[in-house]
Amino acid sequence: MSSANFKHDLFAQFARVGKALGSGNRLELLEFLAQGERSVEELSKVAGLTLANTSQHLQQLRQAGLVVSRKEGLKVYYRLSGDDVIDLLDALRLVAERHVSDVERLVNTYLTVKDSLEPVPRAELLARVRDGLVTVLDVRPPEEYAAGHVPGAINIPLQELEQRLEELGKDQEVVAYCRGPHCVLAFDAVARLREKGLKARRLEDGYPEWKTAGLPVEKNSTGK
Amino acid sequence: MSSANFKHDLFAQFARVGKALGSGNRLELLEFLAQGERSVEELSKVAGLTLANTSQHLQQLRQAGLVVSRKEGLKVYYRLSGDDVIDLLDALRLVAERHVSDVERLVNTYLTVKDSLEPVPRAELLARVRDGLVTVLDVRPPEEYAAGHVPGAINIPLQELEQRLEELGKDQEVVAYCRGPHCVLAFDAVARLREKGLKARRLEDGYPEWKTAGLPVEKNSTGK
DNA sequence: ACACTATTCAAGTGAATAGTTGAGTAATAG
DNA sequence: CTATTACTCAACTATTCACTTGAATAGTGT
Repeated sequence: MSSANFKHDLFAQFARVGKALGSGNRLELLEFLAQGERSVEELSKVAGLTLANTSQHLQQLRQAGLVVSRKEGLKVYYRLSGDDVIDLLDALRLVAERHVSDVERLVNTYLTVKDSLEPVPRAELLARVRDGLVTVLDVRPPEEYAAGHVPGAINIPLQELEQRLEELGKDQEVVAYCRGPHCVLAFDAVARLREKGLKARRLEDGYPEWKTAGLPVEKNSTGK
Repeated sequence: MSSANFKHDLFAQFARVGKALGSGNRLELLEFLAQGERSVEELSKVAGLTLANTSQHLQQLRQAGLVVSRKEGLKVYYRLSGDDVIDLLDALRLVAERHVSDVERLVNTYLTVKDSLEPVPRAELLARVRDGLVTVLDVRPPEEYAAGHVPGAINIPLQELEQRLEELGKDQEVVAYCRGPHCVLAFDAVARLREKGLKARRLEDGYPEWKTAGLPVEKNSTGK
C-alpha cells in the first residue's frame, strides 16, 4: 500500500512550512513583510540580523512557499506569497496567545495595565470613523503609511508623537494602530497619549489584518 | 527601551508553537488528535513511532500549548487544546497547498486523476442529505465514527468496503469522508466505488472541519 | 507485597539548524 | 574597465533536534 508513503511525504511537506515558522527571527521578518514589499537590507536592519543571515532566512521562507522575491535593478524585494500567509500567522498568534500561558505573562509584564488599553474592534472603528467620532492614528513609519493605511488616518510616527500632539484634537478619542495585534508601537502610543490626558485606545489588530478583512484602505494621502 | 526585548521574547514564544509544527510526525499526531482524545499507545501505533518517541513528541506539543493531557487510571489521554488548533492546522495546509508546488505534484502522483474526484463542499452535502439525495459514507474506523459523525452517515471502514457494497444502494450518489482534507481513506474509497460503477465523490474536507464549522453531528448511532 | 501495564525520564548518537565570516556574482555608476 | 552596491553562496562551529535504548515511575489487579 503506497498510501502510507504518500501520507508521510505529504506531512513532510507541511512540516517544511511549519519549520519555517519555527524561528523567532523568521516570524519577525514575516510580520514585517506583512506590511508590503521590502528589500533584504531593510529586513536585515529591522530584524537586527546580518545581511547574509537575513538572506538565508529569506531563502528558507521562500522554499517553504511563504514569500516570493522579485529583482529590480540592484535590489531584491521580498513579499508574502499571498494573503493566506497572513491568515496563517494570525492563526499561529491566536493559538499562542490562548494556550501558551507564558505569552500572557509576557504581555502583562511589559505592558503594565494591559486591560486598560481596551482594544477597539475593526467594525466599531469603521462605524465611528464614518460618523467622525474618532481620530485614527497610524504610528508606523511614513513609508509604511504611504503604502496603504486606514482611511482618514493621520500618520505620526512614535518619535514625533510628543511634538505633534495638537494635531490630534484634545477632546476627540484617538484610536491608534500599527503593524499587527502585537506591534508594540500602538501600545506605546496609547500609553503616552493617556499620560497627556487624552482619551486613547488601540485597534484590536493592525493594518495587514484590516486590509485582508477587505475593509477600505487609502494610499499616499495625508489623511487630513 | 525594553520593547525590543519584549518583541524578541514574544516572537520566541510564537516560534515555539511554530517549531512544534515543524515535524511531519507531530503533524500526523495532531491530525489524529483532531478526531478526539487518544491514548499514547494508540497514537504511537498510528504514527508508526516507538512509545517513548511518541511520548516525547506529545510533550513538545503540550509545551507549545497545542495539546493537553488527562490521566485516567493507567492511561494518559491527549487531545487538542482547542478548536483554534484545528484552524491553525487548516491554515497551514492551505498555505502549503497553495504555495508549495511539491505538494500538488505529490497529490497528482499518488492520486491518479485527482480532478475527477471532484470534492463536495460542506454546505452542498448538508443540503443534499436533507433532501435524501445522497448516501453519506464514513470510512473511518468504528471508534472514531462512534465518537461523532455526520448525521445519517453509514460507517464502513475501508477494509470492509468491498464486502458491504450493497448497503450503499446502486443508484444513489455516495459522498465519502474521513479525517481531513488529505486523509487518504476517502480518496481510496471513492476510487474503489467508481471502479465498481457507483457514482461517488468525497467531501471537501473531513469530520473535524465539519464539526468545528458548527454543522450538526450525530453520536453512537448506526446511521441506518 | 507482587507482578503487570502505560507512560515518562535520562543518556547517547547522528543529522539538521542558526549564525559567523569571507569570497563570489550580478547590476549600476563613473 | 573599475569601483560600488546589494545580495547570495560556501565553509565552518556551536547548538539543537529526532530517535533509540534501557531504566524509572505511577497506577491496577492479585
